[in-house]
Amino acid sequence: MTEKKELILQKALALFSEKGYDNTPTSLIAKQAGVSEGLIFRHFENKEGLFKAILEEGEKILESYINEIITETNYQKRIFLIIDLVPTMMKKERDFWTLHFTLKFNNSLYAKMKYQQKGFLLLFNAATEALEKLNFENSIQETHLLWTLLEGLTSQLIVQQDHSHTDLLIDFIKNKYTTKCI
Amino acid sequence: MTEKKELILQKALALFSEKGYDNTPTSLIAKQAGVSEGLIFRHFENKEGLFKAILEEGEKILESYINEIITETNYQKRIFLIIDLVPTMMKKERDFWTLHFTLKFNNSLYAKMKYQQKGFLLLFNAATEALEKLNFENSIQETHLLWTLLEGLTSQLIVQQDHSHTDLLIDFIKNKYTTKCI
DNA sequence: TATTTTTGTAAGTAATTACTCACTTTTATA
DNA sequence: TATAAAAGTGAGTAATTACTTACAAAAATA
Repeated sequence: MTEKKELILQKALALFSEKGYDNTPTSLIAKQAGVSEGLIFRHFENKEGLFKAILEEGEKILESYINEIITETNYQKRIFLIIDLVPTMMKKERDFWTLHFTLKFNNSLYAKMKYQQKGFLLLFNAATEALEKLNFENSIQETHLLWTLLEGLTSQLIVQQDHSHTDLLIDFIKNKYTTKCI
Repeated sequence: MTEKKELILQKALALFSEKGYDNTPTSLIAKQAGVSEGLIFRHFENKEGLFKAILEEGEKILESYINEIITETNYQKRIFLIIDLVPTMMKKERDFWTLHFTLKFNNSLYAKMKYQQKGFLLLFNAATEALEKLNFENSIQETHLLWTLLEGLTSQLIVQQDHSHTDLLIDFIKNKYTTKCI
């Protein structure tokens, strides 16, 4: 991977997550990366190819997070890791996580790339197992609830710049999953 | 309001919610509405004007829902009405609600229109009041939690076409807010 | 009825877009 | 060192876009 190729990927990720895929011209990506526009197409064939390359990089990072979670055998800790996944990703991989989330609402783009949700299925099952072992009744339904909560949390963290309110909320949620009263 | 103007609004709303604002050319709106493209600009001045007109219509409907909720004096019923707001809007005003939600992630568009959140503030306070009266500890934090849940629910309902799983989840949530164990 | 206003159209236009191509420079390899 | 391959450029191009304008039909009003 050359330096310029890396720069294209970086700037494209930032722009796609900030302005959206459709609203980001390749000319702007090239400008911000300090390269000629043609180089984008030399390296990634077309705009969609650049987009896919970005997602593939992000998915690797996401997979490592997921692996860490599902191999955690202390079920209480595992649930906490799952709850922390969203704020952690939003702190360390904000652009990718934002892109990953908003992508869901872009039908044409989402359909094109058969986005692999294998990792999330593993995570879901790991959560269900943990909640069951922690003696939660109706663990599947509880996992759905937790998922919904984390999806809402992601949405809020994308829009808000100030995380202080959501940090409080995360502690509040964790506390509920400790007292087994969610 | 002429028949053709109404048609433009209808088709534009459907297209904006399905494909997104940026991904919907005015030429396509005109084609689907069966009018000349110029008519859009005669009636709404520009594309953004059309967009604003659509949102204003939707907000009126939303306001009536909110009014119904905040005037409900039975606090248990009020909470149920709030929980039902999302699935109700997704059934009856799907396109508007989808647009309203996904709009949050389009910075440039969202900033342009200083979207009035006065209604939602009223709703939030009404929810806090209800939870407090229903003897929930830390009612503000609980309202934040409920908000996050409803935001996640919206996100899921937009993506999923099948509502059966979320219908179950809504009952599950209602039950939790009945037994006071959320 | 005569006239003004509103509604509507069709054919433009300038700007932007993703992408190409002919070419040069750099790097790797024989 | 000679040669091939890869990296990089910059000026194009065809298509699409939001929007304009000159004009016609319909509706409202005097």
